Amino acid sequence: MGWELKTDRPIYAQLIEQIELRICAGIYPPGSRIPSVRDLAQEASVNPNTMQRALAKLEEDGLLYSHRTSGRFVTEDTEMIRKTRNKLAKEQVQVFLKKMKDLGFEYGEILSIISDLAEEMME
Amino acid sequence: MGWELKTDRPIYAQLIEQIELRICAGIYPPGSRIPSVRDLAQEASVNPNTMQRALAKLEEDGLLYSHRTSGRFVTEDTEMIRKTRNKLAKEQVQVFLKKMKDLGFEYGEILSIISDLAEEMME
DNA sequence: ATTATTGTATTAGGTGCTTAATACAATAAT
DNA sequence: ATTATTGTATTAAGCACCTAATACAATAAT
Repeated sequence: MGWELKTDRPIYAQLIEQIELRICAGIYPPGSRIPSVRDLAQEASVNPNTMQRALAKLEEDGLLYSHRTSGRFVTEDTEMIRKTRNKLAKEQVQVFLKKMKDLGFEYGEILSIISDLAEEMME
Repeated sequence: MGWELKTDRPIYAQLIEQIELRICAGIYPPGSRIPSVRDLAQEASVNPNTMQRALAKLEEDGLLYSHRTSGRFVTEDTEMIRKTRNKLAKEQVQVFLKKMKDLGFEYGEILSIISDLAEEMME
């Protein structure tokens, strides 16, 4: 999963979401060290300041912590990660259902559209 | 459906989406006149320039057209509206499924979460 | 001890978005 | 004819975001 940054939203916000996602998906496992600010910034082709801003927010939330010179690490609190994952999933579903409802789709229609598109996407 | 504007994305982009949504949902019916730029701006509590920007984009797309002094109207092309609605729905589903997949959810799990939350949301 | 790497902080400049304040042009309403 | 309303355009200011260029502090590595 590469860094997918669009221009229609603040980059730092997108970085927060994508790093959060990597933690929840286990790409950055609990307790593991993540790359340095500068390395991550280069990976994502953004300014180190922008990456630092995103990391500081995740640290504030408790998903990351830093050791002054040895680097930054994912929390060992797997329960917090699990809750975060569930919270994100619930938000996704709610936003999705609201938009579909606003577009005038019924519950049954939504399920059939999903099943149509899910095959090509969920492998 | 009031104007729900968040601060994490450009306002004009959100206005485009919400007006598009109103057209697709039939709140602004085909051929009908929509409120003036100034009135819409006041409704949404935004600057007239910002509203104008959104309307200009929808006009460029063909969903709206304007008569110099009598106002702005929704296209009579119901086929275009139908296609737009389907395009938006497909996009929503794809974005949703991708995010859920990235979070590590299987197809079956997604369906069960939806059915859990759908009751309280869909009517 | 010295060096390199880490997180962190500061300053300056550029860009896009939004608002505010006008103004103009066209035409519907009176 | 005059007035009011419509879409449209212009200019200036403020703000948030992003980048660039540094610099500092702490400590792991040598």
